[in-house]
Amino acid sequence: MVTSPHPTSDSPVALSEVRTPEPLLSIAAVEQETGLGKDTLRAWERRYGFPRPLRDAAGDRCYPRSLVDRLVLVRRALLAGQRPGRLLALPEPELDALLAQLAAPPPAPARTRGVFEVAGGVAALRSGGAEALRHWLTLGLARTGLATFVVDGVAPLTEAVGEAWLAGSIAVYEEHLYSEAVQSVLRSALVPFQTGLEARAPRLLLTTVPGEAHGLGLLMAEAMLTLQACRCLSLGTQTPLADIVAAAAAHRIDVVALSFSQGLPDAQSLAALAELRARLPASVTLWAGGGSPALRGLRIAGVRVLTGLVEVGAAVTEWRKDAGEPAN
Amino acid sequence: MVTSPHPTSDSPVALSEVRTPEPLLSIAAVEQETGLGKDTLRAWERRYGFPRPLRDAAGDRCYPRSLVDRLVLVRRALLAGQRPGRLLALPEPELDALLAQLAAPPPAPARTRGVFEVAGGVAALRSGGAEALRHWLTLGLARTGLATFVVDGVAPLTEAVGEAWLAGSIAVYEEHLYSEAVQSVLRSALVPFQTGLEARAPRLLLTTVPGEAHGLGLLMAEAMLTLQACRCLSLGTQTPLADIVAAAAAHRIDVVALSFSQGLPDAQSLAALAELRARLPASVTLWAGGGSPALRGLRIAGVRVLTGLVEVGAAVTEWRKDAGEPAN
DNA sequence: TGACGGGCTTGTCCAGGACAAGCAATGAAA
DNA sequence: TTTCATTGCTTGTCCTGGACAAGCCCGTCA
Repeated sequence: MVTSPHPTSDSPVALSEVRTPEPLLSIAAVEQETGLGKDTLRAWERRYGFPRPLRDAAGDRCYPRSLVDRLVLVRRALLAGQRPGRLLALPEPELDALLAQLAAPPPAPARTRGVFEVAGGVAALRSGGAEALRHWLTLGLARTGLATFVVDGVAPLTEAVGEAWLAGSIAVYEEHLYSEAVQSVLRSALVPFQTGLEARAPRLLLTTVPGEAHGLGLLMAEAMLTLQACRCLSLGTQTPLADIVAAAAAHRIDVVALSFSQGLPDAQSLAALAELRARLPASVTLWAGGGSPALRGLRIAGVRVLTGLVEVGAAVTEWRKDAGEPAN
Repeated sequence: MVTSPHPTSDSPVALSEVRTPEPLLSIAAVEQETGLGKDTLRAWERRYGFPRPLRDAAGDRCYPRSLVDRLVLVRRALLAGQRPGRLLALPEPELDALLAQLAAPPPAPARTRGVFEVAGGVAALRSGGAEALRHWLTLGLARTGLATFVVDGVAPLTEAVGEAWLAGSIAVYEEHLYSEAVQSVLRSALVPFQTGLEARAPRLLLTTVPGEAHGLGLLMAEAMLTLQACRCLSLGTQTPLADIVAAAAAHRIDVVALSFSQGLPDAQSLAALAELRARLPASVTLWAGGGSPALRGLRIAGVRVLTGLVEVGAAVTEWRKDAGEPAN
């Protein structure tokens, strides 16, 4: 708490220097902002000499903002397939050059799905912001109906937005904006259906496991399921496994549906899925969907993998058929 | 990958033993499910001998499910004001007795705010689940209008739900359910206002800092602001600071509004607030609201603390007055 | 061409130590 | 007796340096 020597008040120091003494972040803050674990950050520093943060009086690491910004780019490069050894061993100037190149937005490939021009959605997001995007979404919904809107509009657009972020042509905040807009439109569209379901409609519980923060897939699934006259109980993202089990019991759930995005480490997805399967009674069906590579070709007894949103319809039909006979 | 000796297929082993070999969680999984950091878990084990997990072949900690469940209760006891030294030094039987007592739901205190009987909302959540709660909310909204609904209905109910969770009378999944129901109702209520705003309406950006996962406060604020004819850009929760700054610049934001819940450590809230203030141009106003104790009596130049949702109206009025004269 | 195996890469875990901020309990002053 | 300051303990988080297993790369062999 020792104050550093105070500049005399009459010295002509630039205001910006006085007011922003280059904010320094602790390693915990860097972990939160970059998504890179503390252990990983320390291991990189030990092995590659990058990142090399400052140290405070207590010897703790202090990351300048500029370094954190570069780390964000490094993380994106890794997610895009680069390997740490190649990237981080580079001398800093070359690394910076590579990252700068990465930050330059290459044009996104055009893509069309049915009547939807996905590029139009991305363009609306980038130029007009939230309102233009909401308008684009609302129009699409009105034009094609909910099911087609979700399958051919929202789903590919979500994928395109994710790719655009990876490619650097979209800022993180624009992805947040996108998520909010989709939630606004989809949730409103679902309200009319959320009442007056018949008593023997299948009861589904939708959520994601701890660590999986992406919830749009869940919302899309909820839309498809609601159209199939299912009773959906959505818990949002990151429900602890114990609570998924508790909720399934308390609400006499028939099917627990989980969403796994690409970001989640495969081992984590599989462990969670296996444990849930073990802890849920056999009478509860388990569905897993989403873009996670861990699901591709997965065969766990009692877990059904949904390879796409369109498969939801078939799955519900099958479940109804199966449940028709052995139901007590 | 060495397989353990396989039991002969004819041995009469109980099915439950074969199918559920007591799932074991890694320390990382425990961190995610309990919210207790890896370092904290190891320090407790070293100092108090609790929790004492198993070890796998590699010497890594393996937490049985039962232990994780107890850790969740411990965490709740800590949040309720208990001190680790007292709690964890106890021999296990006593600890379990104390935790069991904690898990017993004491009756929640009744509370009324205006025409709202908050207890009714909690009761709807506990007995009827999502549908009953949604019904309760929809009725309230229709009866009193959006502003009163938010201030006297949703806000105190959210607080009550949080307290009920702390007291153990509500499960985590019920809190998730509550959050979903409120989002559904509030987001739908906002849709009609999200278009056709005049050009000189103040532009606000709403979000939370990394680490702050609670978004209901944000949604309530958005409702109040929308009623004040403000143009709200909500980014959802946990936007990296760099992206808040970028979004503010890109959308010519007038006011950045942040929500801080009770859970967030004070130091983290203050650091984030200070850094944001330093990085945003002076022309952008910064508002901070929410239940965090860190905000009580806080005085940072250029940061306005909103002590409650009702203060939003006054803040907007003042901002309009201030902006009227020096605006260019 | 395609399958296999050795070796390197890399994220995550471990132990044990250190420290600073916060809380509690003591003692001094009003 | 009450109030305030000081001291000492508590406790979360950070440190270093080492270890290891899963996964990827690449060369070899069929």
